[in-house]
Amino acid sequence: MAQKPAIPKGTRDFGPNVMARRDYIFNTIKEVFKLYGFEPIETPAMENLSTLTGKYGDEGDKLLFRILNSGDFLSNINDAEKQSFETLGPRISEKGLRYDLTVPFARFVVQYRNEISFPFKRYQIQPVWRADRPQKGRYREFYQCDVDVVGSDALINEAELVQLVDEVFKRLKIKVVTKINNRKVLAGLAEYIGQPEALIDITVAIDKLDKIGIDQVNAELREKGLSDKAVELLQPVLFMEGSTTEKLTMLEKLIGHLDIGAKGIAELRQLFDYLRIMDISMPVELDLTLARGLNYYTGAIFEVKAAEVPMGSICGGGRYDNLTGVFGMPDMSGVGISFGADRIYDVMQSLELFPEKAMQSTQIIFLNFGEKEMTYCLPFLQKIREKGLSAEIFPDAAKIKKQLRYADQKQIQIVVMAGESEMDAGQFTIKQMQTGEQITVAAQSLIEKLAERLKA
RNA sequence: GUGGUCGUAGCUCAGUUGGUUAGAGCAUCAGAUUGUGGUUCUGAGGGUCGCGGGUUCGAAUCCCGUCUUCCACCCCA
Repeated sequence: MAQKPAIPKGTRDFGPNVMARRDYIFNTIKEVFKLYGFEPIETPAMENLSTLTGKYGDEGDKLLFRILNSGDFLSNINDAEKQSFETLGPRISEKGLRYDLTVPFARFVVQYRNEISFPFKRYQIQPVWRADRPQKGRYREFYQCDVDVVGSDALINEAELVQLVDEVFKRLKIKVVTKINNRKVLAGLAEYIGQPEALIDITVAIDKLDKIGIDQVNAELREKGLSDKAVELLQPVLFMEGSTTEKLTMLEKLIGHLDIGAKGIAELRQLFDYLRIMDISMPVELDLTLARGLNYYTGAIFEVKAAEVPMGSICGGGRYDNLTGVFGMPDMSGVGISFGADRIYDVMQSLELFPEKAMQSTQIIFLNFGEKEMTYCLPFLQKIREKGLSAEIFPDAAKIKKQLRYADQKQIQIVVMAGESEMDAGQFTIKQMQTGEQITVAAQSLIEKLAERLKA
C-alpha cells in the first residue's frame, strides 16, 4: 500500500470519462469566446517570482508555489542570509508557478506591446497553482478560463462580457445569477462614511454578508477600525432593496456628490442600459455587497453563481485600470472575467447536465475474428475514418464475448462483424448495441449504412 | 498559515472491552457458452489494516509522530 504511487495533495488525475466532460465544458467556453472575437494565448506554467510577488497582496504571496533553483543553490549563501526566510527565499528561489492568468497576461501585454494591436481581446485556458489548503471544490492545481479586453475604456466591453457569460451558461444549460457592482461606488461609500483608507477592509468584510450575516460583518468592520458612526452610515447600503434603478437613485443621494461615487454610479447606469438592449436571459442584479477580494479591480466587478446549487462563485471578474502599470506600462485599462471550470464541472455533475452525446468516444468498432478477417476489414476501417466517423478495430482475436463487452463498456454504438461467411459473400454484419438489432449488408454499401445509422 | 477530522482489497464499507489464518458487496479476471454484450451461475486473484516509531505475551484496535482526506477560519475558482 505504501509503495502505491500517489499524486500531491490538492491535485487530481482525470480519467477518460472525466476528460470527456471537461472537454465539453472547455469546448463550449472556447466556442463562445471565439464567437465574440477573442483569440487564444498561452503563457508558461512558471514565471519569475518578481512578476508574481506583490500582485495578490500578502495572502496571495503566501500562496505562491515557489520553485527551488537548480544546482547547489546553498553554496554561495552566507550564514546571515540563512537566518530568515525573507533573506534566504530570494536567494534559493527565483521562479514560481503562476497563481492566476491575469498577471501573466499583463506581463504578456507589456512585453509584446509593440506587436499587439489594441484593443487586445484574448482568452486563455490553462491551469494555475495555489499553495492553499485544499477543500472540496478547492484545489492546488485548477484550470481557469480567462477572457480579457485590454486597451479600451469603453463600457461596452463590460456589457459584452456579461452577454458572453449569458451565452456560455445558456449553452451549458446552467441557470445562473450574475451580480454586478462597481469599485468606484465602494470607494465612494468609504469616503462617504469618512474612512476612505479603509476601502479594502470594508470590501473584504461586506463581501461576507450573505455568508456570516450582518452582525458578524459589523463586528469585523469595527475590529478593522471603523468608527461606530461609520458602521452606522453603512447599514442602509447593506440593506438596500429594490430594482437596479431604485438602488442607483438611492446611491445617488448618498454618494452622488462625491467625484468617485458619481463616476461609479454613471458607469453602472451605462452598463445596465447596455444590458437592457442586449436581451440577456439570465438575471443580472446590482449587488452593493459584492466586493471580490482582488484589489486590482477599479471599476465594474462581476460574480456569477449557479442558481440551483449551493456553491461558491463559478465565474467572476472586473475592470482593472492599471494592471500593466506595475510592469511599467501605465494607462492600459482592461476588463475581464474568469470561468472556474472545476466548479462548473461540479455544478453540472450534480444537476446531471452533461449531454449523452458529449460522452461518446468511439462510434464504430470492428470485431476481430482473426488475421484474415482483420485484413478484410482494414481498408473499410480507413474509409470510415476518412468520412470523419471515429472507428477502431479490436486488436486481438479475443473471444467475441469479451470484444462485445469492451464495446458495451466503451458505449460504442455500432459493432461491425465479418467472419468467414461474411467474407465469402462480400458482406458485413452491423449490430446496433443499444437495440441489439443486427443486419447484414454488402461491403460496398457498408459506409453508407453506418452513416445512416449514426445519424438516427 | 490556525484549529479540528478521517485513513482497512481497485471502489463502498464491516471488524466485539486489544486475542489464532482480517471479512462482505461491487469491480476485475477465468469458466458455464470454440460468432454475440449490458441478466444469471461457478471459481480465482487481490490487503505487512496510510507510513514510521512506541506500549504489550499479543495491535487493524491503545499512545506519539508523519503523510493524506474532509471541515471551519484565512483567502479564493
